[in-house]
Amino acid sequence: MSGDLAHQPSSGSLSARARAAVAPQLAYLNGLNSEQRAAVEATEGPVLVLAGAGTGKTRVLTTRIAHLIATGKAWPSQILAVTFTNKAAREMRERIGRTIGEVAEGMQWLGTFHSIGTKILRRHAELVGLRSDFTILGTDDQLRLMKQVIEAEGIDEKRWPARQLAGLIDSWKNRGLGPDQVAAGEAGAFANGKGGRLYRAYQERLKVLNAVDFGDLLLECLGLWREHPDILEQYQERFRYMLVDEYQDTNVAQYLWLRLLAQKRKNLCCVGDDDQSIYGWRGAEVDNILRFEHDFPGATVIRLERNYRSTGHILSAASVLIAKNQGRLGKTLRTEDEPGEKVTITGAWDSEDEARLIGEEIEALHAKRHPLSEIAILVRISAQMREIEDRLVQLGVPYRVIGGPRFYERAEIRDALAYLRVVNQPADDLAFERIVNVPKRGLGDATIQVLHNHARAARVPLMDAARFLVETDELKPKPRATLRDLLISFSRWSKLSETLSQSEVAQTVLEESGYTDMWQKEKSADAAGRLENLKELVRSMEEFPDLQSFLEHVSLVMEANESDTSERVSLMTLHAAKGLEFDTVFLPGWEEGLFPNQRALDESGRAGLEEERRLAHVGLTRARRRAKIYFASNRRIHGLWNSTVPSRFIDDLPEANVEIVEAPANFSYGGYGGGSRFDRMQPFSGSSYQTPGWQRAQAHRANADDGGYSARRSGDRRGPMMIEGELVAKSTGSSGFAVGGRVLHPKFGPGTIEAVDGNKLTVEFDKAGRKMVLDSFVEALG
DNA sequence: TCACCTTGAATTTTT
DNA sequence: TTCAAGGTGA
Repeated sequence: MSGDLAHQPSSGSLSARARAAVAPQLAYLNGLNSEQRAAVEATEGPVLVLAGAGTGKTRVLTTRIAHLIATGKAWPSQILAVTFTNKAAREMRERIGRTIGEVAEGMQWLGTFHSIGTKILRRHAELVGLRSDFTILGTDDQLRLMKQVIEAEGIDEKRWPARQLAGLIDSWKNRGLGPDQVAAGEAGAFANGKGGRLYRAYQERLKVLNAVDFGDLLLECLGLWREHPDILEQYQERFRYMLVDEYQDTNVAQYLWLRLLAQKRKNLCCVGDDDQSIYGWRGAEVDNILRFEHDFPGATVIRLERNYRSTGHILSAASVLIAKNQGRLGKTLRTEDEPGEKVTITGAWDSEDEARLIGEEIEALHAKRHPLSEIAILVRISAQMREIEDRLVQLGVPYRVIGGPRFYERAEIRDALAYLRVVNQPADDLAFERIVNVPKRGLGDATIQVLHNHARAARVPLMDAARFLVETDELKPKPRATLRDLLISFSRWSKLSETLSQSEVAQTVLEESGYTDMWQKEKSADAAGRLENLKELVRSMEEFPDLQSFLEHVSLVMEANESDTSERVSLMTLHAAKGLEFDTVFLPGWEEGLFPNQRALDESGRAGLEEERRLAHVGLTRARRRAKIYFASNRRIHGLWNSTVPSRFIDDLPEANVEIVEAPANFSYGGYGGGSRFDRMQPFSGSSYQTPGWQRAQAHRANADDGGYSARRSGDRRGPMMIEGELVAKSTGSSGFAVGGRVLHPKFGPGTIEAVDGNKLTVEFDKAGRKMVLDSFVEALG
């Protein structure tokens, strides 16, 4: 605990000074307010910390851990600290390290529910019918397996899709239910009563494959502990203190998992905020937090209500809004900060208009030196992003989309991993099947079917079936030869992995299998990005001692490198925004049907509405100084224009804290770049901005009439930066651009040419900095 | 086996 | 509208 001493709050209060004098070794407590401090010091027995948005939740959690260690109540290895995401776990580890020094290294039990579950399960795998090197299946493997199970039962997969079964099984596992515990009526709802049987068959297949899915990582622990109380006891003994982050997001399985572990010592501290529970739809039980005192009698409940993030108006608005919810424990956030700016509400004619207004507002803020990285646009559904992105592109405002598909969910990564899995573990049927014909090598459905039949009959893995079949003449000569080659390759690669490093093996496998070639030949816009991802994958492998541990890591915690701290506006869904904060937050789409979302209302009634309202609360509380709500009167839903009504959440806001903003007249002004030019091309754009239909007609016309500019514009809007690379190799010959010339780029705005290399220009953009772009994407400025 | 067409569906998403 | 998945014909 050296580093933080220098950091001590300069608080000169008497109590602080007295405290420091009495217990100088507890210096880390000094920066805490009284509730936070109480939460840190209440080490014994069950504790629920209700931590509102921006009240220093993470600080309490990390300080509490530091406190447990510093006071000698527990060794780092005796503390169990669980989070939901790897990111949260990583941040917590870093912060503990900063508070008390390297001791955080000893915290082997700080991680996500799933990573800790994996760790426990690997130790006792044989007791639940697995080997300790079991594979963790991703969503796509899961679906493939379920499809097989469904077909094996002779059920029409089109009538009863694997997706749906996956959803059901997932929800059962979320509730801690194994195949024998699902209520017959519920299980019977799928495939005319066969749901339960399919679930059981799926679990059996998993065991045969020595694999688990995400849900099993917890469920199998529960089973293990139930069957082997002695093992449960070992863990109960070990974990003297337990801490849980984001408790409102736990599902039933996680709750049971925690309860079993905490039964003995009862030193369980859960930190959460019922008002930020927004994952009910994927199994989170707000009830877990609402019932805490009931489930853990004698629990201490501590409320953190002092908010250190937002200004007064924003905080009151959010508080009044969330107070409309019935099912909550109740907290009142308060701040000592100034009232600041009121929350603004702006009505737009339609969603395009809304995007335009937001864009203008961002430009205005930017002109006043508001950093773009401190601006976020939070939407309810991803479909809203499209129009906003278009607008930002036109204005040349750099932005980044947060969320979206994870690195290891990408097809090329899963393919590459499948190759490595087979090298590592030839019996991995799901992986084998995934890549047997990727790239296309003529081993189609017919061949796979033969392999499957034989494998099933002989009860051997596909790889063994293949070995056998290439020696017979059951297969046609061509596939037979191809398959033999593939088998030879795999044995060669397996041998290589004994001598070469795992990244060298990966490199070799990807090249020799023709996988990289496949993407190199592919001409689609994202091929280059995929190759880049593959390179990244190989690069990241170097950090691991061997292939095995790399594969282990990747299935659970691999994520994309998000080290991009550049000056960009952030665009994301409200869900993705939880835990983040920005100076200025734009909240578009506050309309009935969209937000609250109709589907949530239809499916979950009042509970759904309340979760939507919590989402609104999360959105508002992301803002430090400015929250700007928008609604449009017309929005296109599935391609059809609908007129819409402002969200009821707008009416939930207190008048004293909001300001209704008159939308400026509907014509485009000022600005530079694509936006204004484009608008100027629309005749009568002021007065005729009346009907969506008219607008669509205009958009079509603009596209048709102005072959050059807007066609290029729409081509540009997909795939953010790929224009910079070599992938658009079509040379346009001599470019006619010269160093020093001024150009206009639809995304980056105006700039000055610094260098010309064939059709590639290096341009110093006025706002976006230096970029290399293709000449076909810019226009010369007079 | 691939290119093209029809069809249907279309919140939120971590591990 | 836009996407993906499945089906069809060459």
